[in-house]
Amino acid sequence: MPSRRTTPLNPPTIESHECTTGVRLDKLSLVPFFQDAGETALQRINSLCSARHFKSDESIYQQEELAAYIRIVVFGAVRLLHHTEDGKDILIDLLQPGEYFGTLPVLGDDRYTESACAHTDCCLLTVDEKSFITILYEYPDIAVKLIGINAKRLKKARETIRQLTSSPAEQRIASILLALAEKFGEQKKNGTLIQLPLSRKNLADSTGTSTETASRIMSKFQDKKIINTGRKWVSISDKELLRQVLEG
Amino acid sequence: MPSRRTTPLNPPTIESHECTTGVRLDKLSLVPFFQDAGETALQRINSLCSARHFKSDESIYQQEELAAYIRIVVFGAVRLLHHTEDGKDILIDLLQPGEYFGTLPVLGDDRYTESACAHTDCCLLTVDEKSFITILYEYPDIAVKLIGINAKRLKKARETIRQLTSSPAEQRIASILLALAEKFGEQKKNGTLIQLPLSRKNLADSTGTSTETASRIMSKFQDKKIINTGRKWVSISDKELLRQVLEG
DNA sequence: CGACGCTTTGAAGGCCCTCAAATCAGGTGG
DNA sequence: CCACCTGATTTGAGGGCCTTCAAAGCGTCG
Repeated sequence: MPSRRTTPLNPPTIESHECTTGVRLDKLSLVPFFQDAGETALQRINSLCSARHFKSDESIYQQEELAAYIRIVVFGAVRLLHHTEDGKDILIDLLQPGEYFGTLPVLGDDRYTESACAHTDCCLLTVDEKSFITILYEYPDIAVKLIGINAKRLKKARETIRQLTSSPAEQRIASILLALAEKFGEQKKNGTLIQLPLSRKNLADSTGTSTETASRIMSKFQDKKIINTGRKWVSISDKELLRQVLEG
Repeated sequence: MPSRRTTPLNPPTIESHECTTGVRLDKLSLVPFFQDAGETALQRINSLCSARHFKSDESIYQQEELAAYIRIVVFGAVRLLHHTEDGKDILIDLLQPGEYFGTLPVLGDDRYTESACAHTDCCLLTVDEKSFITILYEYPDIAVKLIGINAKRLKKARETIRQLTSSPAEQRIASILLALAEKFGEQKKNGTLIQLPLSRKNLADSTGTSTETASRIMSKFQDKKIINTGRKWVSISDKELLRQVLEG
C-alpha cells in the first residue's frame, strides 16, 4: 500500500470519441430498446435523433424545467439527482452508455422531476416528443421493450425501498458498491476498479446516510481489506467478503 | 367521542357488483390506459379479458410464482406486498379500481416480484401475455399510455425513497395518510374517512417503521385532534394540520 | 508550495427498534 | 345476551445506530 495514494482512474476522454453516422448507428444498436430493430429501422431512428457532447459536471437539465427530450447515453456517464426542499441532494442513479433518461409530456410529466448532470465527459442522443411518438408508432416492438425497461427500473426502486427500511447502512453501502462494480467496474491486478469519480458524499446521497457515516463504513471496509479507496475512487479487492457483508 | 368506538367502515359488498358485459365495458373505459380507446376497441379488448372475483384476504398470486397475467382492478381494493428474506412484509401499494398490476415475461419479469392479495372483496380483469401483446400491437396509443403510467409509478417510488432517507417517521405517516385519503377517502361529517381496513401493522409496513412506532405516532395525532382512529380504521379530522406536520 | 476541499475521527445526543407487559375491541360459543 | 378468547393496540424501558457538530488530516490543483 503506497503511503501516498493517487487516483488510479483513467477515464477515456471525449476526444477519443467521434460521432460519425457509423458510430451513431453502432451505438444505437446497443441501446436496449433499439436492440432488435433492423438496419432500416436504425437508420430511420438515427435520422430522428440529434447528438450533443457535455463536459464533466456540465448541467444537462435542471429539475422543474419543462420536459422536452428523451436522451440516451452514447458515451460517458450521467448522474441523476433529486434536489429536496431542505437543500439535500439524492443521487437517483448513475447511467452508462445505452441507458435512457429524461421524460416527455406524453409520458405523463410536464416537467423533469430530477436534474441530470454529466458525471464525466459524455455524448448524448436527443429525441424530441414528436420523433419519439413517431418511433413508437412505427415500431411497436420498441414500445414493448420500453415498458419492460421501466418495469425493471420500478423493480429496482422498490428493492432500494426495501433495503432502506430493513438494512443497516453498512449493508446498503456494500450493495451499491457491488452494483457499481457490476455496472462500471474494470478488472485490475488489485481487484475491480470502479471507473467513476465517486466521493463519500455521492455514496452517502445514494444510500441515504450522512457523509461521515459513509466515510466511517468505507474506512472499516478498508481495514478489513475488502476495498481499497482514496479520494473519489474505489476499488474492490475482495468481492466475496463484500457479498458476505451484504448478507449480514 | 364515544367511549366505545366501533368501526365506521361501510364497504360496498361484492354482491352489489355484477360482471355483465355492459358493466365490464363500462369499467374498461375507466381504466386509464384504455380511456381513449373507442367503442370497437373496447369490445375487442373485452373479448381478450376474463373476469374473476376474490374474497377479502384471498391470495391472488404469490411472490416468485411464474408471471402469467396482467390484472386490472374493476371493483374493490388489492394489496401488493413484498416479502423479505428476514420475514418482514413491505406494503408496496394499495390499488383501487382502474389500476393494473402483475407482470409478464414480455415485460422483463419471468416471476412476480411481489405478492398480491385481495384487500377487500374484489373483482379483477385478467389478461394473458398473448392477448396483451395483441392489444399493444393493435393499439399503439395504449402502449404509450402504459409507458406513462409506469413512469408515474417510478416517480412515486423515487418520492418514497426520498422520504425514507430524509424525513422522520412522523412525516412519512402523515404523508401516507394524506395519500390514502386522496385515493380512498370519503367525506363524512367528522372528516375524511379512509374506506379501507388499515391496521397499525399495514401503516408500519408501508412507511418502513415498526408497529409500535406507528401506534405511538397515531396516538399523538389523535391527541392533537388531527385524526380519529380505531382498530383498523382511520378518519382525518384536520387535513390542514396534517399537511403542516408533513412540512415539518 | 499553499490553500481549498474532501475525508477522517471523536463526542454527544436523538430517533427509533426491540422486548415485554398491560389494555382493549370484536368475535365466538354457551 | 354475556363471559371469554384472540389478536390488535398501547405504553414503558433500555439500548443501538446514525446524525450532527467540531476539528484535525490529507490530496489536488493552481
